[in-house]
Amino acid sequence: MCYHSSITKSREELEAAFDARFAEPQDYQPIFHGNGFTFLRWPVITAEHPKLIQGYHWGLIPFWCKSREAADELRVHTLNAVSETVFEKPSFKHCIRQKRCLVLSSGFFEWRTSGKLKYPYFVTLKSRELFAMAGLYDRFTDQQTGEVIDTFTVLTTPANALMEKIHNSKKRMPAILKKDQEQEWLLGELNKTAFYRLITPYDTNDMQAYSISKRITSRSENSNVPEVLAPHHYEALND
DNA sequence: CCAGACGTTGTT
DNA sequence: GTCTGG
DNA sequence: CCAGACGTTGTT
DNA sequence: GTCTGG
Repeated sequence: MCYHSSITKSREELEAAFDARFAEPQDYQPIFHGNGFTFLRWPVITAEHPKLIQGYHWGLIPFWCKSREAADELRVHTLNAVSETVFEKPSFKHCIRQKRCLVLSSGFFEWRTSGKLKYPYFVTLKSRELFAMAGLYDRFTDQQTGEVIDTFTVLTTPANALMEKIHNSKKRMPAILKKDQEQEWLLGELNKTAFYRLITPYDTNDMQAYSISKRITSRSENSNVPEVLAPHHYEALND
């Protein structure tokens, strides 16, 4: 799963890493911690505009939603999409052919359960480079108000060995694309076989994770600050 | 996902 | 829009 | 036929 | 314990 993510590189670094330009450069600010349940705007690259980095709302709302109320109920549950079942799910199946996207990130957050307590971890590539998670996107129009909402979801795969160590998320992890597979995900003609050749658990040896403080879920202090990413040791954890 | 509320009456 | 359950 | 759902995670 | 809100 992946409900909390981070993207801390500069606008220039993102544009260089993905060979694309921000549609609205003035809107981009690094996000140290973003909570998907706030449906915040996040940098993505869509199949429709592969040379643009755009801000889409996390939590996919299918085009067929009949009302804003129905959309608000559904989007809570579509922050992630189980890759093994997306070809069958009404919320996602129509996106697979033409509405795949790259969800840009420099790291994401998971919780490890130990005893009765949960401890947050920050997960990155060992290289600390930017990466792209495989996503799907859609556009919803509220027929009452005319409001248009562009949204996306992050595909998940079974956990690799590193993610299994973080108890709370041992079963699932976001689908991270290898750098040389990003363009095929975005623009390829993908049948089921080709789709699942790209959507696999990322190589454990190229990832790292460390525990961080609980600032990330503080309600009294802003969690979107650099300090949220600082390593934090817990006596209760043996690492 | 986690944090925080979870209740009533009456009203600066 | 499309599928399932009654 | 129509009505209603449409989704994810975890269970140390 | 369980639900709501972010």
